[in-house]
Formats: sequence, C-alpha cells, structure tokens
Amino acid sequence: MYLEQQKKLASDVLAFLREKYQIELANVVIEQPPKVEMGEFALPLAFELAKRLRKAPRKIAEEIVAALPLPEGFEKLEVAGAGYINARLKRDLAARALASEETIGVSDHADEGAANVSGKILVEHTSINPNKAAHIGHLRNAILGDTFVRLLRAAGHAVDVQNYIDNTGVQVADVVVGFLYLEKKSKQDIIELITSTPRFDFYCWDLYARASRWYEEDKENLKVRLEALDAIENGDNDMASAAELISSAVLRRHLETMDRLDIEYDFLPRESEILRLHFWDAAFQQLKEKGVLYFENEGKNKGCWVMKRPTQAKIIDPTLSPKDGERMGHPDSEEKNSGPDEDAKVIVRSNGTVGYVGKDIAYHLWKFGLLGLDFGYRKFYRYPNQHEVWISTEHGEPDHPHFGSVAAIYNVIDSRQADPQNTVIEALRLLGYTEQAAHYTHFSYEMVALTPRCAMELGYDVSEEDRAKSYIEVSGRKGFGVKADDLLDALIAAAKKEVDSRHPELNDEERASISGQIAIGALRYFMLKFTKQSVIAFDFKEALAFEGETGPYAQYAVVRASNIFRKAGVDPERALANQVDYARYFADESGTEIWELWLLAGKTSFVIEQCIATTEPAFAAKHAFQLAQQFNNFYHRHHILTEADEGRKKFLLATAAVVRRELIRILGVMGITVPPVM
RNA sequence: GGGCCCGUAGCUCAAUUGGAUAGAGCAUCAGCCUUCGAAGCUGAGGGUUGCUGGUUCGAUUCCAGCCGGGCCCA
Repeated sequence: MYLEQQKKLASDVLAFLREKYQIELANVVIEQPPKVEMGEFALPLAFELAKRLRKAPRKIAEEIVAALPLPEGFEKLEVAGAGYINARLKRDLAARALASEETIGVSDHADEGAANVSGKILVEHTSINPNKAAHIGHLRNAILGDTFVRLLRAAGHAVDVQNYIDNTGVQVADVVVGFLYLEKKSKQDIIELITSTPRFDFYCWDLYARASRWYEEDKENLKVRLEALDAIENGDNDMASAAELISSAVLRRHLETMDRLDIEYDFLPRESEILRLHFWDAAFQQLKEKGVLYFENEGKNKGCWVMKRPTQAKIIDPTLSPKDGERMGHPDSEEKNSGPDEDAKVIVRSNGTVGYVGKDIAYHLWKFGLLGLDFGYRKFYRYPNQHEVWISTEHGEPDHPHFGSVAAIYNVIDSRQADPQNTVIEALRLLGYTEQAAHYTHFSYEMVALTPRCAMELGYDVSEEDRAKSYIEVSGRKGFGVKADDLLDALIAAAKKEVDSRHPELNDEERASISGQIAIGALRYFMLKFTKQSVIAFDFKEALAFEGETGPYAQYAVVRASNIFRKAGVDPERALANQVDYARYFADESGTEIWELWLLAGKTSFVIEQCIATTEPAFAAKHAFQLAQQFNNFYHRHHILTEADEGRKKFLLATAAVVRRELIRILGVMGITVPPVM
C-alpha cells in the first residue's frame, strides 16, 4: 500500500516538474514526516529547487502545492516547516486497499522487479569448507543468504540457491592428513567412523585443530600437507578418495545443520569438478585471447600471467562523473611509467599453477553461461520435504535441472574476500561482459567474533592481549568458536524450559515443536538485526535472549493477535473482508494512533524492496520489531473482545488482522515461523 | 607502504542513504497481572555522534587531515 502510493506520488511530481518547470529529475526524494498528523509523505523537493529557480523554498513549495493536481488516493498536500511539501493519504481508501491486498508480489511490474533485472537470479551462500563443523560465522552467512533468497522470491524473482564447496583445498587436505597420519586410520576405519558418529563434523572440528598444531610442532610435517594437497587436486588415488569420503560426510552434516534452520540449497558446485572438467583451460583461453591476462617478462612477477588490478574508483561506482573521478585522485593518464606493473594481480604463477582467483573467474563465467562448458549433475541429498539437492560430478545423470546461465548473481561472502571478488568482477568487465559485471554483487558482510568473556566461559585460553580486545575472531583452524549445532541445541533447551513451564497442558511433541520455532526465531533474528558492516561480538546472554528486540518478541505479538481471533471465534481473513467504517474510526485522536499502525503494516512491500535494493536484510528485522512493538502498544490500549461498539470492534479486529498478516509475512521473509501458542 | 570498513547513551546497536526535536534493546530505578496470557505495557535518568576543519538552506551521513580499532593486499 505504502509503496504503491509513494511511487504514484513520485511519478506525478516528476511529470509535474517536467511540465511546469521543464526540470528533469532522475528521482524525487520522499520520506516520512516526523509525525503522522503531518501526513504520510514528505518531500524536501523545494530546498533542492531553491537555487535553480532562484526563489525561497517556502515560495516554491506553495507554488507546487497550489498547482499540482492531487494524486489519486490523496487527501491533500500542504506546505510545512521551511518548505517541506507534506502529502496526506485518504486513510479509509488506503486501509481498504491494504485490507484487501494479496500478500504475494511486491512490484506490479513483473518484468524487472526489485533487483532491477529480468531473468533468473543466482544466490550463492554458506560455502563452508567441508572439513569441520559449521560455526556461528557460517550461520551469519547462511542466514543472510537464505533471507536474501526469500526476499527476492517474495519480490517475484526466480532464484537458484548454490552452495559452493571447496573440497580440494588445504583445509580438506589438513583433516585428511589428520585421519591418515595422526590417527593412522584406514579407509574402512573412516567409513565406520562416519556411519557410527552422528555428528561426524564435530569429530573433524577437533581433528582439524590437532592437525594444525601438528604442523606447527615440526615444519617438516608441512611437506605432508603439500603432498596431500597435490594428491587431492589430481584425484584418482587413495588420498583423494579419503578426501571425497570425508568431505561428502561433512557436507551432509552441514546440510542437516542448515536444514534445522529451514535453509535449503538447489545445487552444490564443487571445486573438484571445476578442476577435472577443465573450466580453467576454457577461461584461460578467453582471457588470453581478449588480452585480459598478459605474460610478465620482468620484475618480481616474471614468468607469471597477470591481470591489472582494478582501480578503486571504477569498482566503487562506474557512474562517477569525470569531475568526481579527478577529485578522487584517479587521473586516466597513469601510463607514464613503462616498467612492469608490480601491483598487478598474479593469476597463473610462474610454476604454471592457477591461483584461487583464476578458478573463480572460470566458475563465474559458468554462472553467467559464458564459459562454454557445464558440470555433470547428480542427486546428492533429499530434504524431508522431498526437495532434491544436486551436486556437481564429472559424469552426471542424463536428466537434471539446468543450473547456471543466470541474469544476475549475489555472492554472500564475508568482507575479507572483497579483493578477489573485485578481481573477478574486473575480469568479467575486461572480457567485455559489462552487463554481467554490473549484475555481479558481492554481498559483503562482517565476521562474527567472540567477546573475550564468552571465550573464557567456553573454557578457551585467552591471552592477556586478547582479553583487552572487544572481540576475538573465531578460527576453525584453532578450533576456536561456537559450533552452530551447539548453539541451536542451547537455544532449543532454553526455549523448551520456558515452554514447559508455560504450557504443561501440551504434549511433548507439541512443546518440542514450539521450542524449535522459538529457537530458530531467536537465532535468525539475532543474526539479522545487525547491519552487514557491523562485526557481531557474540555473547550467549544476548543470543539466548527472548525478550526485547528479539525474534520471540515478534512471534509473541502474532500469537497474541491469533489468540484474539481464536477467542472471538472469528477468522482473521474474515475480519479483513468485513465492511468497516474506516473513515469514522480513523477520524479522532485514537484513530490517528491506530492509523499509524496501519501505515506501518502497509510498508512491508516497501521494506522488502528496500532490503533488495540495498542488499540489507536488517531493514526487514527492524520493520518486524517496530510492527510488533506498535502492535503490543495497541493491544495494551484497546481491549477488543470487550468492545461494546460493534462497528468499532470490527475496526479493531481488522487492525489486529492486518498487522498479524503483515507480521507473518515479514517474519516469513526472514525464515521465521510463528508457533500456535507460546 | 597501498586499499577497504568501523568509531553514536554505561553495554549492544539504529537512524528511511543529505532532512524537521539523533532513536531502540539490554542494564539501572519507579509503576502495571481478577482483562484478548506479563516472552508484555507505562514512566525516569542517560548524548559536544572520536577530534579539527571544509562543502550547503541543512551533516551522524559527503570531502580533507589527524586519533583509535579491525580486515585485506604487498
């Protein structure tokens, strides 16, 4: 409702400016006045025009208000403050529109939608090295990624979800070395261990840390690691088959862990197939042909194939005007020194091996359907809901869904990978794939760390130096961190304790199911309430909280609303279909207060679009909380079931119904469901 | 050495991407359960937005330079 009205207002104003002042603006800023009494929308437009029109802002605002035809659905326009133009909606019409709104579809123009692209979108997230248990850092990644997938789908986009698996890297090699050299296990031993250990990834967590320590004990041991890495990359040997066995088992565990949070994937592309199907060779050829890579004959990178490092100004904003570029110290004439570019990025080392970035370029050419090669596909895992996950393989099954060849991609990868991500984007651009480069988004976020207090609670040795810090980075290599399954277990236990005491009348199964929903709600909300660029300093006290700005708080608001309908014996949808005299009940002061709640509820679609446009799911969390908070306020102030005025009762019921519907919707986008009672 | 990010209430974070009086949660204190279940509500205290300049009608937001913290590349 809010979104449509805002768009309507914007387009009317732009058309008006064009006609009346011959002014062509790209977009018009619309915000909300500090109080609803002042209207629903505010335009600071007159301030902007003051200089161009050489008139006082207030004068301009008055002129516009007088001449602009009232947009459909609006009550009036008025000038406020030093020159704001405030617009008031017809509350009753807006409420009726919102009440009858279908919950599906954010934008009515189905061609492009919120992500500004038509065609399939690929979101890649999770991507945990399959050599140890998932920890809280991985949870943040997966929850951000999964929420973004849900946001895109809510906006009407077709989305494929991929989880990239580096099954041939050092990390897998390390744990394989652990099994074969430290524990001297045979292939049969490993198979038995996998089948008899429910949380095999936990076992690997410890072993990986042990292997890391073993390397430090004697540098000679590092030779073993290199041999293992080499063997695994080459494939077709005992070491490689052990790696395959272990990494697949750990991967299964990751899928199970994420499924506990309702996070699912469609396809698992693996490094091993990128190697064995020679993706790099095809990419290398393109890169050489188009002169993106060149062979360095001198300097420190002699003998390497290198790529010019992207200049920052280009990456940050390709639409920068030349003037801005100059100001940022980015002159185009930097070719003066003819020596080797020491800052160039090495893609192929002088010994002929390809770095990680090179393989990533090849993989991304595949994503956009530009490589000319494809994976083989086979089924790998089936979720309890029958959804099938496919995995890459050399020789796949003949019938499989088609992955790749998408119009836009989002890679959910932490901010430490910004450099290589930008290199891949730059490579696409230099290859001439500017369209694809423009639709390549590194969905960057900051890491999750532990507070020193939390680390000590967990029994880790914390140095004096670390104790002084506000947070300590988690490290799989050191086995330092909170495992995802452990955290979930703790959350479920905490929720169970509450549910048990509040609802002794329910059976075990019901209480377990409610506890699970609450635990997921708490965890997902916790990971989403921080903006991406904020480092989360993890603390059990905050993560286990069910009060205040938390998922359970929002869930509880919905439960309260549901209770009203249950007790009233009214269906919420029916309450929205009722004939309600909105105009009458919105008129007075208490009506304004309730209108504010409707307005907020009507912003859900706007918030979803905003989340997508800014790749920031935290706005959804904020919205859910605010909506829940305002509803709780309303709930406290207006007792619905005892309302004597039948007309007013219908009005209040409709209010509860619309808030309930929108809360369920925004929580759903965050992957949070609401229990029947709590 | 080069690049990126952060610095806002005692603590953890917001601020509609440059707008009207900088807001929430936690913690503290004072109230509210015989009401649609209190995982809730009401109220109070708490701020020179790291510092100094600049840009402009307007800066927590943009620019420059410092101070402090983190990350990446070499």
